[in-house]
Formats: sequence, structure tokens, C-alpha cells
Amino acid sequence: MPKETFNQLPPDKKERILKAAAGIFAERGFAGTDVAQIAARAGVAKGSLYNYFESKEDFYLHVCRDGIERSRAAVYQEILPDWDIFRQIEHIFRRGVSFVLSHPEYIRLYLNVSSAGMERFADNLTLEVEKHTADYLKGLLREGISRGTVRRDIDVNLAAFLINSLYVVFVVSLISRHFQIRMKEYLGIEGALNEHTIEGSLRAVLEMIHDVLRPMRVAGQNKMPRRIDLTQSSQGTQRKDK
Amino acid sequence: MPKETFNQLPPDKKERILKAAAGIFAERGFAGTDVAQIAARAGVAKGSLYNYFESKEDFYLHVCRDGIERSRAAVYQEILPDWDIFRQIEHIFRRGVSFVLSHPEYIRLYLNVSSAGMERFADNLTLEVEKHTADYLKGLLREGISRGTVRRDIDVNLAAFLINSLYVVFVVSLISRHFQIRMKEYLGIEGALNEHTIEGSLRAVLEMIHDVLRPMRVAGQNKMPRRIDLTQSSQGTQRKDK
Amino acid sequence: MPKETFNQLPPDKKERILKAAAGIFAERGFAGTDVAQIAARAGVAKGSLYNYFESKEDFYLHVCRDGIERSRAAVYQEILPDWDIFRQIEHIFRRGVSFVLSHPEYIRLYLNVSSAGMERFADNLTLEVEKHTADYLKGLLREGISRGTVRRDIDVNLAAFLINSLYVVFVVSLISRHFQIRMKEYLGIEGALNEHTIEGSLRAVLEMIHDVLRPMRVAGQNKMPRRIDLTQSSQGTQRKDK
Amino acid sequence: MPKETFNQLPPDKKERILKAAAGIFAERGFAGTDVAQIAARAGVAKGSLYNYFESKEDFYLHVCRDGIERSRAAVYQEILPDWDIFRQIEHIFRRGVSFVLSHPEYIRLYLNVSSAGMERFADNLTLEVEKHTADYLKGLLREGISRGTVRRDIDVNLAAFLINSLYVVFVVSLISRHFQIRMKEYLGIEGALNEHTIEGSLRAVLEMIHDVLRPMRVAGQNKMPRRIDLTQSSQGTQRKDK
DNA sequence: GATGAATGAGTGTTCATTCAT
DNA sequence: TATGAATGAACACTCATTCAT
Repeated sequence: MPKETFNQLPPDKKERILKAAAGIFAERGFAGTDVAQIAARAGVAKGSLYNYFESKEDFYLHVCRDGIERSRAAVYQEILPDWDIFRQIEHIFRRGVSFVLSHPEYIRLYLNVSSAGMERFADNLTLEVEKHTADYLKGLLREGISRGTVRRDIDVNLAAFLINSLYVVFVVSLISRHFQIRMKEYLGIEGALNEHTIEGSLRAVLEMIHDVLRPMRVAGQNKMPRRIDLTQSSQGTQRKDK
Repeated sequence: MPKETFNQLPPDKKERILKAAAGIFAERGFAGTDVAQIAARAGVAKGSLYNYFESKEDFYLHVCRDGIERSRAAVYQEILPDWDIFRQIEHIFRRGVSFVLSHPEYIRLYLNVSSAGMERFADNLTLEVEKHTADYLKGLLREGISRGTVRRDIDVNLAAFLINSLYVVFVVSLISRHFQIRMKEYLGIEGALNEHTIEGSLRAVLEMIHDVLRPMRVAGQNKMPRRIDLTQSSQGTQRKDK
Repeated sequence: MPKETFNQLPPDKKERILKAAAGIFAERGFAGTDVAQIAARAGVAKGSLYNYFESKEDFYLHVCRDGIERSRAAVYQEILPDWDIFRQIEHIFRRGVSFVLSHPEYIRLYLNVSSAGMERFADNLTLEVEKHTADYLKGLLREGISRGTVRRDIDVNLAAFLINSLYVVFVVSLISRHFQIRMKEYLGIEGALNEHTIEGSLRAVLEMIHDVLRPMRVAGQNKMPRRIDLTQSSQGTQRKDK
Repeated sequence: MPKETFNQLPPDKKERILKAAAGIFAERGFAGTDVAQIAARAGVAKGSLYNYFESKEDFYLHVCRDGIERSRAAVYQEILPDWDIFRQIEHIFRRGVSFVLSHPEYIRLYLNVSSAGMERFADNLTLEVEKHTADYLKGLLREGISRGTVRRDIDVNLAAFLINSLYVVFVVSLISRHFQIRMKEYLGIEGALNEHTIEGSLRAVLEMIHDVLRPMRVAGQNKMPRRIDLTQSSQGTQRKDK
């Protein structure tokens, strides 16, 4: 809930402030951020920020909410409703990865909210993020069941939870030092992450989801290669099921 | 790397200090913790802590390392080497859940290391935690493959990564406000988490792992119930595959 | 010395601003007052106040001067020049009490000027308030002496000082938390001040002044009751000496 | 309620801090004082003051309480219980004046508590100061009545209130710019206050109290000169009534 | 003239670290 | 070695004043 003053600002100034804040809050965390640093990076006076927001906390909340909206817009746009669940999920995962790589600050803000001392932010923000995704995934699953593309006997809630869990771990591994080190250790990656490694593990995750959701799994019918071919184009997967 | 003086302390004093520190660091995060509060809770002088550790950062590192050891001891003990991979994984998950519920502070410390501004801790700690688990899981998988209990065509690294990812999300949902709200939203839980809900989702996660690892998946052979029966004993799953 | 613009304002706007300022300055003191609060209460923009006054200090001075005038008008009006000194003093005291009860903000402003850090205001304002009263009282006393209603051997300056001192303590006890607690403690009053207690102590003060000023004090001639009868009408005193 | 730390300080350091604080709080008022200024004058670090006191407010309260004790000790010591009320009152007034002249900061603190925005301090402090004096004066008056040195028909509470009111105005006129300007205007004093003028008005006040309290007031028996002789020694008055 | 956003110096308070005892 | 007082840099937030519109 920023003050009115903030909404009356010229859009480019709002943007400058939000960018600066998202960047610094994401880099240093809420407690580690000095409001003056944001002001400096945004090119405004520290006092001005207090004309826009009630407090550092209010500011942080707004920056997070703004990040949630941006993420959502980036991830869910361009989905066509007639796509089947697998194509939609893949789209969401790919868009998510892409958005996270170009705007890592927002997912950092998301992850920060899960750490100690941030409970009051979780109380305000978590449902705003999670409810939308949860409902969306559950909708997809139910539709998939009725269309016959998803196993009948699946527990929709649990399946949605597991799919999103994989998503969360995956994108978080792209931006958190801790989760990135972890992922590299697991996958035996040395040096920086690159498109290939990301693509490879992304496809493995999607395949895992496939395995779990597909209704018929007769021996020999599993057409997705188990050993991921990292050289394959990123377009490959979604065509597989056609 | 605590100073020598710390190791020369009477064990109960060391324990008091480590408990107090783990509790407070976990509750408030590194930045949010006042060293004086730890000293007060531990019943020692603030100055004494600086006789034991070089700095707050050094202190935090040691508390985390200690937590890693405790977690490991709790989770990996009592595993018999002749158990198959599924039984071992279930054991690890159950022990993990149990340890986290009784000592939430250590997993909180783990999660905190993933947030912004904690990169220097991740650089020091993450491999220490993850390498062990990664190696262990990969070993299990390789053994499972050679024994024929795990599909041949699986990518060991990716599989280990995914299994551990599910573990991480699961235990983190037990202790982080954010992840707990999220899990409840997905699973439609109202009120506090209880044994039943935890058991139910735990079994779903284990089943998902089964689905992905099992070599043969002929229609009709899937014996695990899809719709989890929460009234079933927690011992049920591991016997299923015998 | 407000700027010209202030005087050109519509009277009701001036009034709104002066009322708001007197109220807030009186409640919170000069240092404790945020100019924005006054602007908000007056319904004008903060910047406008700086069109009307040079500075917060200038504003405060003007508000005080305005208060002085209002007080004076309220207290000294309706006095008939042929009244004797006792009747005039009683009139002044009663009017003062009455004005203070209905407009406590002005006497608060007066009292505030006596506290630490307000010396520059005292330098500007004190004489403006005090000289008038001092001259008036001294005039009354001299006239009383020449008329024979006041003792010849009295020191006019000292007598005026003492009379006004009693007045000041009295009215200040009606509006300052400190002085009110003090008065209640002395007079054994519990709960809020009310008309009776105020009337009682007012009459005691007036009587004290009588005692000191009266020329003849022969044993047995003192007709005013020592123990104040609170049920007596407030008109009683001034007729006593006729 | 300072913290224990403060009481464990070496006495000279406590004294330095209390002196610095009393001086600066008295000069600039509570709101106008920067804690850092006190620290600088006392020669300690700003942070240290927060080892001694919970907050600026707590600090201020303690400084005031300390001032109350000092004032009381200075004013009430050396009174012999067999002195009659007039001698005791004179002693108190003279000691008070003397203490105020040598330690104006304490009475400034007292006066500040009466101004706007200081109500919370008044709630804590006023009774602590006033109750003692009120009880003492009332005791004197009752004893005077029973001894026959004070008029039977006087209202003890009111008389105590008026005596103390004169005292308050008098001492406050010695230290507050506002009240000093006022006193000079009334008494026609130009330049700085000096012993003579103070002595003169002090004796007038004492005489006024005499007039009001004495049981017999036969014309011609009033031996105190009405026109105060400012050249008289300050010891004169109390001998007059013997 | 009226407005209210912009500014940045100023202030109460915290806390990691040091060090005298 | 244990203690806890001392330190001062750091930081959230305020507010008198300015000034562009």
C-alpha cells in the first residue's frame, strides 16, 4: 500500500525506484538493505521514499507485490487455453526460467520471504503468489483428468504441490548461491550454468512430471529418452506427446 | 573454525551455547540476531563468545556446521546397508521429517543460507551439506541400477537431484512460514499441520519417486494406491515392493 | 510579522489557520509541532503557510501575539472605570478563568514560552503581555491609594507583581498537567476540577489579595469568612466590602 | 529507573553524566536535546548512555528525579523543628533561592515539565515533588494553628497552596527568561537581577505570607516596613518578629 | 497565490567488537 | 579465562524549508 504520492509519479521514475529497490532488496535482503542505498541508486532523496511509502516494510511489500505481478504476467501470458496440460506446464516452466534468468531479483525476493525473521512478509505475500498457481495447476489437472490425458486416480492437490515444488526448486537453483551450488554438485556441473545444463535438467523435470501424470504406462511405450540429450533443441519436448 | 578455547569448554557449556545460538540464529536470521541475546540465553557473557569465535560470522558458521552434523547423524543412522534404495530413501525421508519436527532450528539455518546476503555462508557450507547427500543418493541409485531395482536408462545425477529436491521442499514446508502456508494452500489444509497430513503428503512424494525410478511399469502393476489412505500405518509403504 | 499575503486572506481562512496553529502549538509545543499537521488541520497546503509566514518561528510568534490580543480583549472588556480596585481585580480574575477554560490553548502558549529553549520567543513576546497588565495593575493600585481603598505604605510594584503572580499560578493550574496535579494535591481534590473547587480557590486568592491591600486591619473587622463557603454565589465577594 | 550499569559507575562519572544531562536538558528542553550532546559534554560515548538508561525519556526522568532530591536536600536541611512556621518558611524560601541561583538547571527541569508535550513526565514526576512540600507546609500550618501563631480560621490546604504558589513564581523568575523579564517589568528593574532586588522582593513575599497567616492584625502592630529597604541585610527579616 | 512533492540534515537507538579488570 | 562496560558506526525515520507546476 504505497501512498498516493507514489502512484502519481511519472512512470519512468516509479520504474527507476522499483527497479532499484527490487535489485537492492534482492541482493542484500530486507534487513541488510539501507534505504539510503536504494534512494541513491534510484537517484532520489531518501526522504522522498518516505513520501511514497509508510515505512521500509511497506516499501518492501510493495516491491514484492510488484514482482509477483511481473512474474505472473511474464509466465502466464501467451498460453492458449486449448493446449493440453503437458504443453501448458512446459510453457510455464520455460517462461519461468526465462523470466528468472532475465530478472533474477524477483525470485530472490520470493525466496527471501521464506527465511527467518520474514514471517510477517510471508503472512502478507505468500498466499498472493501461491494461490494463483495452485488454482491454475489444479484446474489443469482436473481438466487433464476429464480429457483423459491425466491419470484418473491421481490426487489433484498432491500432484499440483509436487509439480510446483519441482518448479520452485528449479528456478530457485538459478538465482540462489546456495541452491545453485547444490544443483551443480548434484548434476556434476563445473563452471557457470549455461543453457545446455539448464535445458537438460529442465527436460528431466518435465519428464518426471510426465511419468507421474500419464495414465497409461505400458512397458516399452515410454517414448521420451531417459538419458537426456542435451544437444537437442529446447523445442523438442512439447512435440513429443502429439 | 572456533578458537581453541571453545573446544576446551566443558561439554555442557558448549552444548548450552550451541543450542542457544542455533535457536536464536534460526528464529531471527543472521542479520536479525543480536549476539548479546545468544549470550543471555546461553548464560554466558557476551565477551566470552568472542573468546570462542573470531566473529559473529565465524560463530554462525560453526553453529551451522554443528547443525549439519546433527542432522546427518539423526537421518543416516540405523540404515542397514542391505536395504534396497526405496527402503533407504523412505527411511531418510521419515527420519528427516522426524528430526526437523523435533529440531526445526537446524533446517531453518539451512534454509536461511539460501537467502540474499548469505552467499558467503553458502560458499562455506553448502557443499558440506549437499555433497554427502548427493554422493549417497547417487550411490544408492547406481547400486539400484546394478541390482535391477532401478531403471537402467535413468540419469543418476538428475534422479538424485530430483529426489533431494522433493525432500528439501518437503522438510522446508514444515518449518518455514512461507513454505508452510504454501503447502497448506496446495493441499487444502486448514489449521495446523498434523501427523496425518504430513504422512499423506510424505507418502505421495515417496510414491512419485517410485514411479520415476521403477524399471517396469506395466499397466495394472502399480500397486501403490493413488489416492492416499491416511488411516494406513506409516509402515505400509516400504513393504509394498517386497 | 506575517507576510502581506496572510493579511489579504479571507478572514475565515485566517481564522482557520490561527485556530489550527494555536491548538497544535499549544498541545505539542513549538519543537513538537510538525507544520504539516497544522496545515492539515487548517485545510491548507503546507507550502501555503510559508507564503504567509517567514518560518515556523515567525508563525509561532504571530499565533502567540494573536492569542495575547484575544486574551486581553476577553479579560479587560466590560470593565467600568469607576469600579474600585477590588471589583476590577475580581472581574479580571473571573474573566481570565473563564477565558482560559474556554480557550486553554492561548494560556498554554503563554506557559510554553517560559520553558527551556524558548528564550528567543520570550524576548519577543513577554513584554508584550506583561507590560500591559503590569501597568494596569499599578494604575489600579495607585488610584486605590489615592482613593484610600488601598494601604498607603504599600510598594506598588511589588503588590502588582504578587497579585499577578497569584493570577498566573491560578490560571496555569487550569491548563497545565503539571500545575493541575500540583493544585489538586494541595487542595485535596480527587477527580476532575469542577466549578466548585475552582470557585473556592479563586475566592481564597482574592481574599488573600484583600488582606494584603486593605488599609485598615483592626482586629474583629475582618468580615470575610476565612473558611470559604463553596455554596455561596460567585457574586458575593465583591459586595462584601461595600 | 536507570539500568544497574549506571549505579555501578564510579561516582565521579555518574556525577559528570548527571551534571551534563541536567545542564543540557535544562538549557534546551527534552525535545531540543540531542543525546549526543550530553554524551559529548560528559565525555562518554553516546552508546554508553544507552547502557545506563533505557531511553532518552528514561534518562530525562532520572535526571529530574535526581534534581528533585538535590533540591530537597538543599532546601530542607538544617531546619530545626522547634522553629516557628514563619522562620521555617523564610528558611525554605531563602535556601530555595540560594539553591536555584547556584543550580538553576534543576528548577528549569521542573518548569519544563509544566509545558506542552511533557504531560507524561508530569504524570511521573509532579507528585514526587509536590506531595512532600504540600505535606510539609500543611503540617507547619496545623502546628502553627495549634500553637496560636497562625489564625484559627484559615483553610490549611488553600494557605499551603498560596504559599507555595508564591514560592514557585519567585524561584521561577530567577531562571526562566520569560518569568525574569516579567518580574523585572513589574519591579521596574533594569539590567541584571542582583542580590538587592532579589532580597527586596523576597521579603515582600514573606511579608505577604505573614499578613495572611497572622492571627492578630491590629492597626499599628505591623512592624515590618511596607516599603522594603533594599539595603537591609538578608538576615534581617527573621529577627523582626521575635 | 496555492500546492504538495523533493530534499537532506538531524536524531534516537542498536549492536558487533574491543578491552580493562 | 570470563566478564560486561565502552565504543561509534550505522540506520530508520522526521520535518523545516524550497520550488516547480
